[in-house]
Amino acid sequence: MPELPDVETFRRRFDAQALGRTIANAHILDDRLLEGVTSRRLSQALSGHRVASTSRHGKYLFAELDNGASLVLHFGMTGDIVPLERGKDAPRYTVLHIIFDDSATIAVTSQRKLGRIALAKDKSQFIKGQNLGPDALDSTLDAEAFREALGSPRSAVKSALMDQTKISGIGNIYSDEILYQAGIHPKMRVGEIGEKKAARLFETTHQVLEKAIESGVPSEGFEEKLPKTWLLLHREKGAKCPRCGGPVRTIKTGGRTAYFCSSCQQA
DNA sequence: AGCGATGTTCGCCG
DNA sequence: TCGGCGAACATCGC
Repeated sequence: MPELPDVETFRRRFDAQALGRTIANAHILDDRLLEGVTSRRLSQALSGHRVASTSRHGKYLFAELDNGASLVLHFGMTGDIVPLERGKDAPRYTVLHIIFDDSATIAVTSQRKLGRIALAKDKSQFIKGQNLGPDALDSTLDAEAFREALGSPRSAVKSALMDQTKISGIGNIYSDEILYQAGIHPKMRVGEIGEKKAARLFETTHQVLEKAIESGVPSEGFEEKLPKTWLLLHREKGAKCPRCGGPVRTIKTGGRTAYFCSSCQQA
């Protein structure tokens, strides 16, 4: 699940549980996700420090500590943030268990172990180092800057949207949703998007990502909160397009399966 | 039992 | 040089 809206939900969950609290200790249960830091050093860096703030850039979640360093979390395809009461066992697939000095704990889970856990001395330095483009909801981006950021006119718009070095935070699910809502075919070239379409793409990106956040994806019951006209809950073979009733089709692009409606989304 | 999966990265090819 | 593709990574669920 973890694309921008999901990670934003995780951030809020993390925030509610951790903000202002001091970490008593941190258990690393699987060190395969660690990048550039040893289990011992991470545990040491976290323990005794207060969580001063949380933030998000694209699909990355940062928890900044009172010493300026940040715990960096990336969730791969299957990560989650699970708040727990003290004394409760961490759930299955927990890779990092953070215990605060009062009552709360947080489990970071990763079922398929494709995520990453890192420690950044400097958040913006880390973002630069990862070559990440601006966050998809970056308030300083306008429609023109957004299209500019998508880069080469020759690339397929879906691939461009999913390229984290261009715009950060959009993955397979939400690129499909955005293009569906904007009426743009996934393989349309960036260069073929006129000014009007570009404006629509930009606005739709905001609408879709913000609505998904507002619906609390991927928390319990989010499906009922999403608009019925979304493609998201119809990503299966034989599904009907919620807008025209036609068949939802799939194509392969960028190594991923794109779901789309060939009559609502013209090439 | 095999295949595909919400992500990222790398090597290959045109 | 760029973009697209397939594989690899690790693991699980259908």
